[in-house]
Amino acid sequence: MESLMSALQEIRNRFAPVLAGLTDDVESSLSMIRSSQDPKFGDFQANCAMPLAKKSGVAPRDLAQQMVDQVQLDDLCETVEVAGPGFINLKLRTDWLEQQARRIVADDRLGVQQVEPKKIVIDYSSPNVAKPMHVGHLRSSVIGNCLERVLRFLGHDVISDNHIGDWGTQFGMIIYGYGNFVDESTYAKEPVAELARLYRLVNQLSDYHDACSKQPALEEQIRSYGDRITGSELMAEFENSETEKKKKKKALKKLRSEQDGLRETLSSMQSKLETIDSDSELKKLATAHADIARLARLETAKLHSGDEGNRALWDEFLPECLKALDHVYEKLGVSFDKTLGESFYQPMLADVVANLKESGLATDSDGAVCVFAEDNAAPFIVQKSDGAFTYATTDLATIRYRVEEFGTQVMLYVVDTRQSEHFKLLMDTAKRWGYGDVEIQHVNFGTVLGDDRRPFKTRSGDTVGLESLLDEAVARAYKIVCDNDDAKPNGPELDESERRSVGEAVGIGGIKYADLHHNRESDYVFNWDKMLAKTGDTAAYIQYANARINGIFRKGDIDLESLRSDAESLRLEHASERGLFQQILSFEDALIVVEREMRPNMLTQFLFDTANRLSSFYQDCPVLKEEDDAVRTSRLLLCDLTSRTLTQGLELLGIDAPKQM
RNA sequence: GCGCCCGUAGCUCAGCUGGAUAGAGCACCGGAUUUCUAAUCCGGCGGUCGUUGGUUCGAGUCCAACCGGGCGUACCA
Repeated sequence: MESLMSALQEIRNRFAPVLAGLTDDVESSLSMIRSSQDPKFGDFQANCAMPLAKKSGVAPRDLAQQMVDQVQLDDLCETVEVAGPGFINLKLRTDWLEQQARRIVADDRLGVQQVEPKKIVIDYSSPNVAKPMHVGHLRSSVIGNCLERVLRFLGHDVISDNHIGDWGTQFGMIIYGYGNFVDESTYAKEPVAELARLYRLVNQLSDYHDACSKQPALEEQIRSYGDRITGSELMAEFENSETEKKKKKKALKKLRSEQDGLRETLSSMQSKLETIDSDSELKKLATAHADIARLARLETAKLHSGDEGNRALWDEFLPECLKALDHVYEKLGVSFDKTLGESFYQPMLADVVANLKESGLATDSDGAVCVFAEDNAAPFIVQKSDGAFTYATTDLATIRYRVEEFGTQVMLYVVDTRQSEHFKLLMDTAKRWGYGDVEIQHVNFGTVLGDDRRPFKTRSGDTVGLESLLDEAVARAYKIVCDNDDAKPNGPELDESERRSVGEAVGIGGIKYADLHHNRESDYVFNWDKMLAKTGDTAAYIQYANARINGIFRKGDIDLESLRSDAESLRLEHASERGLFQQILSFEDALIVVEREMRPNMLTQFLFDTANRLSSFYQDCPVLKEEDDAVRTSRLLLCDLTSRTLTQGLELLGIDAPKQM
């Protein structure tokens, strides 16, 4: 029996033998077969005749015609035509589509084939524990989780790993805070909240002293920039050569922007100073703990060198910190197969450095142990001059562990694009260290911006806490759900607990969808109104489309099991029916592109298109009201397929699909 | 200074290894409803794809230069 596959895959399979006789690089020609962007050209188009013709010296249209004569498409396509300079336009036969549709009814994978499985580790989210998660962790968590789901659905053997920062300087701060400022009764009741408070307090006090000592120098620096700017202005003014003048103006602009940067730093310092100076309690603490930064670092160093007391505190704090993280992940609907953080790799680091040195990869430089890459000026520092290891060391240990322990073939890092250089060096070093067979990819992503196009911050300039962000999304969505339910023509349909659960699906779904539907490499502007809008390209629109279908089933009291056994009734007569099913049949194509490009937005686009087609179908084709039983059954089957596709697709995004809303 | 990224409609963004007349959402204008849930559908308005050259049968997509913006650049992770 023929295997079930998307129309595009099927067409490519038919073209493959023909192309094999024309070129060595069949793959690249096959990739030039795609769906038509304009329906008047049919359903699919093959664009490969033109480039092939150029190589062979044949007229493009003639070569296209030759391909059309050879390719076996009779059962698949209604028309196959050569058009324009040498395009081949294909229109699918409706009976073929119907046949596929009937088969997909019985396929729990909705026609998506399993791929050749690879062992993949996907590393995402990776927050520092003991610090509250903030909006910066959103993209990694959401994109990483989506890719994990898609890769697994396609058939890969996936391990998700949350590489938490559980061994860093923040623990020295907490330990210091615990020793000096802890409120025992709060700690007993709410350890996580108290630890977070201690972290913030120590951070605040240490920033205060830092600001105190650096402020005068910074002010001086800004003044000196001012002088240089004035000087440069004069120089530029009296410059005769146009090109020189331009250069000077450019340099001047750079000076100004650097000065602005310093001013910003200064004003943030000043506000930190003011916060403490204006609060006599804090001021007292600050005075009493003048050396706090150094002492906190000392606590970290003690922890790292095996101090028993600090180790005991770490053992006590960590489970609480993990609980706090889990709390956020639960709200977000994200979970991991492994949570192997920095502390897990800590015992292996000395050996990594020794090994790198032995193999001649790492050398001493200015007291630090570094690996230098040929085409990169900055080194990869695996051990600092004070003897401490860095995240570079940990990352190398992690690669070794993942390869040796899991047999990993592909390693994905879903991490901010600003760390590109680190990953470039990591990959380079790993390759030379003997891990050239592992495919390591930095799945980078852009920054979440506020309305001011600066990185998203609260009004007071703090980072936005992730948990409160999620709560706000749910609260806003809940209100929208209630308003909408109250406004229904036949009265409200949802009880309180349903409203809550729909609110959660729409709120969390909205936030995730807004993130996923952008190209991951772009920065994007965070906007509540857009992500929860009742109209447009949002999670709610897709969820709503699905809920309407389920409304039909509910109202018609449809038994889906027996409906599906009636698959032979499925027909695609109306253009909206045909269009809808053709869209469903391309689910596999969308997922393949998501995998190839690591881009979830190709899946959101697919789902938005699907929901759009469904809405058109819903408008054009009555289902329950249809009097002809056969047509009615056929449309119900199509509804069922659509709902399953939408639900599955949303699940791959990590978004719930309520049956009623 | 060096390196990386970006510039597409009034706004926010897509554009899938170059393909036919550049798309969507929002906003704006007009139409459809005694709803199989209007959180909907249909239509309209709107772009010299930063600029200039180049490669190509064909360029938003590739190359070069320039203009404008962002990020990163040795002991933070």
